[in-house]
Amino acid sequence: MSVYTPAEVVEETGFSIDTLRYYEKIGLLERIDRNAAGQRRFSQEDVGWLGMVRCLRDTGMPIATMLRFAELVRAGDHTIPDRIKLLEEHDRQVQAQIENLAARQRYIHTKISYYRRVL
Amino acid sequence: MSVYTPAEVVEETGFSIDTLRYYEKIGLLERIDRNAAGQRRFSQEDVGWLGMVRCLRDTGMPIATMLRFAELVRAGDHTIPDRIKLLEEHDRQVQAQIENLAARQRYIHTKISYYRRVL
DNA sequence: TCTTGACCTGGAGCCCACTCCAGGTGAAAT
DNA sequence: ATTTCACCTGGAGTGGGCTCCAGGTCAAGA
Repeated sequence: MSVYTPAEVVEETGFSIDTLRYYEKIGLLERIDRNAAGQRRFSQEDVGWLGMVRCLRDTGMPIATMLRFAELVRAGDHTIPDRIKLLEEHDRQVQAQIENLAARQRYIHTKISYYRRVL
Repeated sequence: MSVYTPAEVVEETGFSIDTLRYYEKIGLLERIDRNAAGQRRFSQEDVGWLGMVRCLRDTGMPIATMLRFAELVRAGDHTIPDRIKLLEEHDRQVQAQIENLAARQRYIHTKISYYRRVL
């Protein structure tokens, strides 16, 4: 059972310690275990969940939606169909983002070419 | 010389009128012409520039950077090499965004598959 | 002519997602 | 033993990018 100090989790996940505390405060992270001195000791599971959070956050999912997902996860296995639905919906949004970015990028390329031609 | 009312520009560009006013206030839009009553009348050029702004904004360029680009445009043709540099740098960031999203999307797909398997 | 509606200004307010701070405790290294 | 350092809490503050509001002016259709 590996256990991580806050500093290790910061290193591992790229979230700042303030962000980790914030995520715990709002319930995106379930109450993290404490040692005798009251300092956080993250479990392997916590770190794994933070990997998921990182993925969702970096693909633009709002915290409110991540919170809904977190609640589904906590509610147990019977919510797996709902989790799939939520992730599929998110996947569509990510796909749309990618396509949108690609289209905008073509516009940027056109603009750059234009600038090159008028030089 | 076509001229657009605020409502037409909202329709055309998808920016809200408040956003248009805000962009003018901060200098992302050059002072827009007014009619006798003081109401904005946007030129074809303004609308074209807003198309560029839309593209840059939707690809995540911060307003501060758009402002630098706007200043280059205003400064005249001798800034074209600098504009190319700025757009190329932005293009790299857009490319990185796309690649990052694609990688995260693969993670999401993995997760969905996993959930499907445990069902 | 009247009314409705588009538009104006300056400035305050809002939302999101953190980020920072003060004041304090415990642990670890010298 | 002492110093340094990681960490704690509650709560205030920040930054980006709008968005809304009050109070007012013109304009265009019925």
